[in-house]
Amino acid sequence: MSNPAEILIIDDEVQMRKLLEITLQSNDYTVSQAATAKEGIIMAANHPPDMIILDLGLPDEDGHSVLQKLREWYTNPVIILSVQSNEEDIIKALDSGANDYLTKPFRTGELLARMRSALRGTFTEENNPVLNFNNLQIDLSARTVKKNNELIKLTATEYTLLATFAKNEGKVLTHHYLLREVWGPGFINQSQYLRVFIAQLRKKIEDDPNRPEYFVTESGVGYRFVFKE
Amino acid sequence: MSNPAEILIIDDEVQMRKLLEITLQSNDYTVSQAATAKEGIIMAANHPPDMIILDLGLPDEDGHSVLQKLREWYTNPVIILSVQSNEEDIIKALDSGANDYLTKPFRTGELLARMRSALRGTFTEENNPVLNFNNLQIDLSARTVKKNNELIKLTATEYTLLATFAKNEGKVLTHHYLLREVWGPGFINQSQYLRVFIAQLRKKIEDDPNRPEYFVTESGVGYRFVFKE
DNA sequence: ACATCTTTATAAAATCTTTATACAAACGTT
DNA sequence: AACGTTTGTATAAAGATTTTATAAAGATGT
Repeated sequence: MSNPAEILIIDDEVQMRKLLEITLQSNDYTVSQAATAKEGIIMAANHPPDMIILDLGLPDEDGHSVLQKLREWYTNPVIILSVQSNEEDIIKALDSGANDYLTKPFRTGELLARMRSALRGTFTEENNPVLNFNNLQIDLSARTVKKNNELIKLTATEYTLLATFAKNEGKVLTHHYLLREVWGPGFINQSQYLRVFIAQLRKKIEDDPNRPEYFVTESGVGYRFVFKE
Repeated sequence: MSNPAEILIIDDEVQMRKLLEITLQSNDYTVSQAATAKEGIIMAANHPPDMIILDLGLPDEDGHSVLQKLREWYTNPVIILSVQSNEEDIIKALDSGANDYLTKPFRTGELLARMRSALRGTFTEENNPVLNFNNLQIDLSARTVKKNNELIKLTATEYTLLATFAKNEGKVLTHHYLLREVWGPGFINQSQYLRVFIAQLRKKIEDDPNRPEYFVTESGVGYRFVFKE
């Protein structure tokens, strides 16, 4: 799985920006760049990235002040790069809300590892996957299902079955496959289970359970989960 | 305001443990100590601390292996201390789930700042001191709970359980997860504990304990903490 | 030693899964 | 088209599991 995280680099040195750009892009990050504090703050505000890498030594404004301004509203990780290695600067930056602090020159492998560590905690798409099907929302991390923003109460088995469908939207899932995924390999002949639970899901989720639109029967084969545009 | 965070130090050197103990205690942390990997893992499991400071060079077991074992269940921050400053070790530790990595000798001020930074993310501390759910207020730094502005007396376990719920509002928390977070990984099969303590929390917090609105049962799975707007 | 809290135990209630039955629709064969 | 066979739907009772309520026993801390 690729890493779609967007990183904003705020650094005045061209070579440093170029180095970071190449390093990050080759690790599947999407990179945007700013050369001044002013530009960086505007870019962050216009399109908040998943992480900011901030050079403390900018020409137009003190780095600590930039960090403080960002932290008034920006909640994703900020990693500081600085030529300063004195303790005072480090403490000040970390206490102003920086997630990490690396001194230049740094090792790119370490930077990448520290980035992964900082991103790990945040709620990027892969950490908090919500599946959306027009008026149906399935939050896999909260294990909840909403229809028209109303919570739908599903039993454990119903939820597992629905999640299996949602992860394979559009595909025909055979009886055998569904029984194996939801109940386990010893149940592949209990197609009656499937009928009962499909009926229950339809009752809870379909607008008109007698005219199913989400759970389509593929006669003799299995079922398919679809959603019209 | 004091800082009630509990820190577990795992380090074999007596002087280092002593130094950390004094430094942390004078910054209002509660400190517990282990001299070996084995002891440290047991202590963490019996009473999960808010943060673990782990020396990578333990006598009885490789530090990376200790980290990996901890990370199988331990979700709070782990900061690594090590004499090794080679990139390979740093990357390996960070990718195994460490939140930060400092090389010995380190500056205590920087360590403290990095600890604050790491604890900041796990909003158990002063930054998010009060969680509000309509008429329910949970003050994480004071460890107090108010309902309609009246203090509710909770035992240590009840409080930890409620705090775990409050930090994950809306999410279904499985029996295993709750037992691990509140009691420790050795208790994941004691679902009876959970039932008893859920009942106690309901008695103390719900308007009508027989018709729970905050603590919703997800039968066969776990519980969910909700509050309607 | 006392009060408080946690753990263990038990019966009753609630919920969920499985099984059973009746009927409808689809399919292939003649 | 008529027939029998397979596959699917609807419904609900039986069975199993999970959860609640309650309280006694055990542990802990002051």
